[in-house]
Amino acid sequence: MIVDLPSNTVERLSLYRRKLLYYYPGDKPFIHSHRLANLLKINPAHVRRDLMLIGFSGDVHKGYDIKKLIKKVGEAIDGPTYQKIAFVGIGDMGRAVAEYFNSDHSKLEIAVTFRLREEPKEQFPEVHCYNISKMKDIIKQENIELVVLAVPRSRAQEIASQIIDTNVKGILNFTSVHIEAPEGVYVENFDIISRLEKLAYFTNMPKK
Amino acid sequence: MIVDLPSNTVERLSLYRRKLLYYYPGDKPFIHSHRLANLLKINPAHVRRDLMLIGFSGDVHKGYDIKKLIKKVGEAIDGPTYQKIAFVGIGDMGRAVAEYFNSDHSKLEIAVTFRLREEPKEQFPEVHCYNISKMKDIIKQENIELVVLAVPRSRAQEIASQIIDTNVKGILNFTSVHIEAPEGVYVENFDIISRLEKLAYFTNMPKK
DNA sequence: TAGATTGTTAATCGATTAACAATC
DNA sequence: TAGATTGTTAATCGATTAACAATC
Repeated sequence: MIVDLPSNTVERLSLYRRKLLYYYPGDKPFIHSHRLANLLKINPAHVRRDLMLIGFSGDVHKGYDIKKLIKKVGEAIDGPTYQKIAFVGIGDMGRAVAEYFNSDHSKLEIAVTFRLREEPKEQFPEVHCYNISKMKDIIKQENIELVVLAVPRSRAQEIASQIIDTNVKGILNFTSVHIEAPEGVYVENFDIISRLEKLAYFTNMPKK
Repeated sequence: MIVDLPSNTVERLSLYRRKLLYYYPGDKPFIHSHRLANLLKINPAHVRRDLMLIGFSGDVHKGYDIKKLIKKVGEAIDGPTYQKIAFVGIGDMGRAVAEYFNSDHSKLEIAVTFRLREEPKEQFPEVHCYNISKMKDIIKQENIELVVLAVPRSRAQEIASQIIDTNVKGILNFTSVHIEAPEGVYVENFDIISRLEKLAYFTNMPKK
């Protein structure tokens, strides 16, 4: 791992790797900065700068060796050991947000949901599903370190406390409840309500 | 609506309003900038600056009038008419991400999911649920303008095209597929995979 | 070689925060 | 009044992008 990379660089490195994994299955073995930048709709200088920060060099003519780059990104941002992730209540995210929007506070309204499958009881392949009452025990048993939390706000506080009370190290928080976490637990917040309000704001802007 | 507010300011205004709606139900009618800043874990100057941008004034002694502030935020960021939102495939978000992580590309593994209800067939109160095959027609019929898209990447492209082919004005994109949108359709991307990788990176950093 | 790309520094841009006069 | 807060400008900070020498 390379310490002290800027937060946005880490995020982009993850994107570079994924693009390359998906878009180059045995294809050309090299890629230029402008091509990679183009795939991500960012500036080529950005790509070069990010790769410089992780000490990865390309060939002036051929560009960057894709396989080596994928490997190098892993060495830069992946941790030394496997980490398990739990998803808590993602299915309830829409419901949680609906609680807010379908009130008279907002000019937005969640009117419809669509679902890909008829039988939502079907589970993920290779992923177990448990009732939330077993969450705390299983997080501990299974040594889960990262949690994606998306539950209605009425239950968020209580469930977050239970999570904090395990050995979890990071929480991606989709609820709009503030999570008070002890030293050593990283919380990243994504507030879907404010994002939707922001999105709506820009759809309402007069065309430039 | 106030035109040309910075994107981050719009997002924060949305957060101010929600905090005040939830935390001040008939309580004190005024709030100081440092108190509001504290609720959101931001800098008081930020609050004052944002409110200055929407032309909202407080009282030097009492602070800001909460009811008036909530109203003013609405005038600044809410659009002139109601806009409907559709959620597409949120229930499948975990599955979509699992596809990626539970492979050998990553050192992360989605090991467990938890679910709040036994009977996930239960629908949102007041929100209809349809099969995705009816999506395009219903988006048009119901005049839905905003879509939250969270489907497995294998279907993302095809479904996104269908959405673009309606009168939708904004998409909050949880898939990691790039959506090519025509002029006038705002796409905001949230890549959960790169966020999780970033989160993991920081959990693996040596303690400062 | 000529032309194109990398690696890296410096400039630019935008967002956050510090500072403080004005106010009551 | 004295002390605290607002409103606003200027300084700071960090991230993005432009520029270009070095390279092959």
